[in-house]
Amino acid sequence: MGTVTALHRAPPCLDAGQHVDCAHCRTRFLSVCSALDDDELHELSQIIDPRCVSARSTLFSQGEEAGAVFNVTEGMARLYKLLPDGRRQIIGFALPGDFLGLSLSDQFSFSADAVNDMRICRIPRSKFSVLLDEKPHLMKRLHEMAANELMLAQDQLVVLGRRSAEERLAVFLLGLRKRFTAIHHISPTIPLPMSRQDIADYLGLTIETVSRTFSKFFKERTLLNVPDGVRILDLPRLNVLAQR
Amino acid sequence: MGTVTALHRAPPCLDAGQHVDCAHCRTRFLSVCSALDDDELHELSQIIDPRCVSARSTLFSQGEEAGAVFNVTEGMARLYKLLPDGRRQIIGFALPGDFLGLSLSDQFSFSADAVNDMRICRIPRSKFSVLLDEKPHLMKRLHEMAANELMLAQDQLVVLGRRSAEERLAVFLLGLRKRFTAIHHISPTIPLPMSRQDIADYLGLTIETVSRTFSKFFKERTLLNVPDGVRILDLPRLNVLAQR
DNA sequence: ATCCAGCGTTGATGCAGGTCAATGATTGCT
DNA sequence: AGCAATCATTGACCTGCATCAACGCTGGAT
Repeated sequence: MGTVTALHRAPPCLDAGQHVDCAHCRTRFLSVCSALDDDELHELSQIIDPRCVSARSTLFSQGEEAGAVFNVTEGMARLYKLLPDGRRQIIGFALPGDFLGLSLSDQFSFSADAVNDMRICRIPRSKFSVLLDEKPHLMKRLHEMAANELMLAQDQLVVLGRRSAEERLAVFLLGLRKRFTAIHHISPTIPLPMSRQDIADYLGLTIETVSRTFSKFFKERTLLNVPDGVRILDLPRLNVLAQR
Repeated sequence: MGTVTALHRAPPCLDAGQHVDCAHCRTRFLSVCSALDDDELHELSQIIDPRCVSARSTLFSQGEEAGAVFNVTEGMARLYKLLPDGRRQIIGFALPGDFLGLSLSDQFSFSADAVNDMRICRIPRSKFSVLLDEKPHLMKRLHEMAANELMLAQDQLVVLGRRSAEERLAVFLLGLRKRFTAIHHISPTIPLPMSRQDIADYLGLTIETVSRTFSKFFKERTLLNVPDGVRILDLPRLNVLAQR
């Protein structure tokens, strides 16, 4: 029931990952981060930590000193909270272009690790704060992003509080599709790099219920099982299930 | 199961409420809003709509044009989202000092109405935006508040996704207690102005389960049933249930 | 004083999703 | 190729909470 076997104790923050050439990371950051305009991107890219990071494991843990802000440039991260008894709730997945740790509190309020091979830009908090104080428009942008995240979290409250397993999975798949098509071109196939356990912990279900619900969708030809993801066969059906 | 009988169609925003003398409202705003410092409060109080509002019903509805920002000065508001079939999820309760509609998007992403007799300050969005652009420190404060709300919402995701009915109620009561003691002095009695249905819709449960769980707490002497609220008899017990 | 509508409580029963367990499928290791 | 480890699927069974229903309490209307 949402327990996590290993990983509770994590190696110290970013030193867990391999540091790689930053030029690539900076370029990716510029091309991937659609939330900001060119000027804002340029300002930010000036203060990116040259030790960009290619990580396979833990990015940071809940309660840890928040020494930096991150931007995902490749791959996917899962953001989650753990209860003392091991129950896990995934509060979101971060895709290329997404910022992590924007809350400006001095400790991370959740943990983050890599779902697959990923790269992230690291922006030292000290420099970030200074830049924010100098550039009010960046502050405003930051607030817009936080407000957007808040809206997503509140939508997810409805999902976890009031929706059935079938509905939860439909909402999840359509939400993921929307985010992927914002990055890549439109496609009927949704990549699912995360495990069934991750999906279960995101949707407040068990791995068995997620698996059974997928099977149901496959059987009734709503979805098609393809390697590393699913293909949508009956979009209207998903939309009905997820309707708001 | 989280259905709401009436209230789906609401009278136009604030005109539903009775407009009252603003001097009182402004005074209350100044004394009640602990999130801001004196300078910030003064700046804001200059642009408060003189038509402050005493409301018993709907403040605003999801999807409505967001023409104003609000600050609760008295009473309590419930903030909620509805699914098309009537299922309701309450995403929060607003207490004196709390702002509503800070997201700066042009439409409200949730609905709000009064739990009991309440008063709110109304700050026109146009003036608010201008003030924000002039005063970066206010913008920063705003972002801090949004980030705090985001943290609360993410905590609530864990509650809805991974906790039992008993645990949910314990977390709810302790959270409410914490917020009340931040306003009033400390007290073992927690006022509960909202209905059992409201609590159920906040915790993703049914009214019957909430009632049964209260009864269990009363029977085992964890809580004492008092008029308009509950008294905590066994705080350690609640803390164990709510432990994070 | 009576009515009654709304709210809360409690009991009986049902079921969606959790738990437990067995079996494939996939991948990396030697 | 053979093996172990991890992940996904499926079946059998169980349970926590939902559903359905009855009833008591309270406060406002007449």
